[in-house]
Amino acid sequence: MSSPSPSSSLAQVRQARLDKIQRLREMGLNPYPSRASRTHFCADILERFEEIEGQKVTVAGRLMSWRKHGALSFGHVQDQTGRVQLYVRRDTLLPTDAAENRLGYEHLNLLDVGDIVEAEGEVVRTERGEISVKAERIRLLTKSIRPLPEKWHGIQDREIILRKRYLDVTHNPEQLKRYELISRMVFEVRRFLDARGFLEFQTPVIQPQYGGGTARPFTTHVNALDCDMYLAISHELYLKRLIAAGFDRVYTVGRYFRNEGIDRTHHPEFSMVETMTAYADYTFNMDLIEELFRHLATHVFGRTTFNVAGHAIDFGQPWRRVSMADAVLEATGVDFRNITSPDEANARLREMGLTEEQPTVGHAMAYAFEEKAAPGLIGPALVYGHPVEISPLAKPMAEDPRFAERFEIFIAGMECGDNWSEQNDPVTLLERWKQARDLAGADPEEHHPLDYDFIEVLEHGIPPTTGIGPGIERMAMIFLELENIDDIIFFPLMKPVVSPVNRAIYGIEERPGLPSRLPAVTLDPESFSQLVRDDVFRPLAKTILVRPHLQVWAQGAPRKAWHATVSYEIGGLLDHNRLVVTGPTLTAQSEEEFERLCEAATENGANGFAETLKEKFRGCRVEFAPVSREHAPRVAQEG
RNA sequence: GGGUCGUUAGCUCAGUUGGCAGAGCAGCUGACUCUUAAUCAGCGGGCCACAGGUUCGAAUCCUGUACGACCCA
Repeated sequence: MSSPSPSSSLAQVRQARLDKIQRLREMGLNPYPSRASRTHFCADILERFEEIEGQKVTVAGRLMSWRKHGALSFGHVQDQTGRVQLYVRRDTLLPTDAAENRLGYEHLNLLDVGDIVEAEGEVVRTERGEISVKAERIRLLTKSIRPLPEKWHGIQDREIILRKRYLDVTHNPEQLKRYELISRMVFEVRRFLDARGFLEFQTPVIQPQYGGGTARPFTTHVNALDCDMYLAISHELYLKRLIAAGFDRVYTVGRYFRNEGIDRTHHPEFSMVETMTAYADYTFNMDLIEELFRHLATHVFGRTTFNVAGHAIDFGQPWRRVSMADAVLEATGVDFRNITSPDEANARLREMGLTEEQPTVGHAMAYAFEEKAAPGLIGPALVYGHPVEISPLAKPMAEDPRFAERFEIFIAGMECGDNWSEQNDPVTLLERWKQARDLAGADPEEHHPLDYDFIEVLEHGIPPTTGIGPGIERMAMIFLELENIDDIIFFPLMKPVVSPVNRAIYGIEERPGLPSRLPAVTLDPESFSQLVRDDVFRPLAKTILVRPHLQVWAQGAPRKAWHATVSYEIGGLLDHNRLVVTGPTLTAQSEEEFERLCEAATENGANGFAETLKEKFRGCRVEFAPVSREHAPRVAQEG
């Protein structure tokens, strides 16, 4: 066998390591065994050194460094708890043994930094004073064939950190610790609620209506039911159904999906713990949320004061509780409780320098609060008693029905949660819902569709109920003192990419990409064929992909007519634009006829110019993608 | 949505006025019995993000595109 060529592009480094695997196999060793026999974690050995010095232990983990020094070698093994040094001597390491998958000293060059290894030996302190495992046996557990990032600087490129978090975390144990804390935080949320008699439930992520909040949903299609559905924007309405069923304290640690912007504090997919408590009002939740934060601070993070956006926030003290009217009075000197007309309220706003006209006294007070009082609430503070005009889903207060049984959490001037006594009067709720829909039109950020099934639940009756929904990531950002949600979410959402290096290594063929938001160049089939014959197009890839597309704009009822337009998207000829070739418009009187026409049009139409493509570009494959179909949005189902 | 910036070897980064593409780590070969960013000697490794343009000549200047970061709303 020829020695590996001395070179080091990634592909060549990888090949050198694959060659080592080959040599291991020839020696009868398994580069990917399944059995490991760790007895101690690294941190145990370091922390309990006095106790276990001289004992024989087995550690296992990733080999993070390797320093060969003639008949003596040193390295570090890293596991979930930390790193411990391996101290290896030629004269005391047992020789290679295939049955034990063991490597002797002369074969240690088959190991690489990054491999997963196991070492058995005595716990000692080296002459230089480092606590180490003096290895008698070294076993390879997993051969790594990709090099780790630079050992001193690690990964600096933010994009690679986010895309390959596992590499960043491998290099930075403090990052590993951070994600461990987030995991422990969720565990403690469960323990906290469990201790208070709450039961955890799984609620559906795929929902037929996107109720329980106002946000743009992700849409999906359930094939088995042939039905469009939505990913949960909230789990609230299902928790209330559980209350209707007779459970009095329920919660879910749920996944929430909102098809909206991504920024420092927002991510399309996130988690919340959402509770629902029967036979309690919003004051119960004011206590609950305060205790929850205090519990997490002390039990997970071991302290009560945290630096949030430059402010020292102490969760150990009782939180300030202030009515919104009092908060505004304090900040502006105006008591909106004494104001009776919108005109007067707007006059007061103008005196404060707030010029946006407000429709009601309640709106005016909320506006003044948001602009003048909220930024000063360093807190943590609980602001209660919102105007009913802006609280359609909350119950009005019995003692003053102008204000709702509702509170918001403020930490360092930021709103961190919204909670209320749930409106359980089905008639009132249905009215409010319809009003909101009429006001907002079709914007899902302003209202959500009517969920008659849920109204029916309320008609059967649910007890007085109240819930909280603190966000997992938001809480983690506060407790970990981080301002970027990407530092909390281990796998942030990013556009998929394939690096040129991986393309080469794995032999991934460059597929004609069809990103839909590129501007389109549209041609009729005759012009297109002519341009192909005139050598206007040059293929950019080995495959030219033809993707037939059906835009269905009428389907059956109410007029018993079927209409669709056919088009063909051609991938692999244009780089910065989509290339679209138009097709026929189909009209049919029955579903069977329509399906027949669709089939014929997508095949025959494509073949018309496909023949030209095949003739002209003989070196390329002309492939057909499955037909995609788009239905025009259904109009006015209701009313 | 707006602005600013980035993209050079697997990783971290240089690259002057537009003139042969550079280093460290990692890799390969060898030496070395207490190293820990080991050291020493030697050897390799590049679609300078992509596509155009200007130019005798472009990593460098111009335009566009992609991906990303930061700031603002």
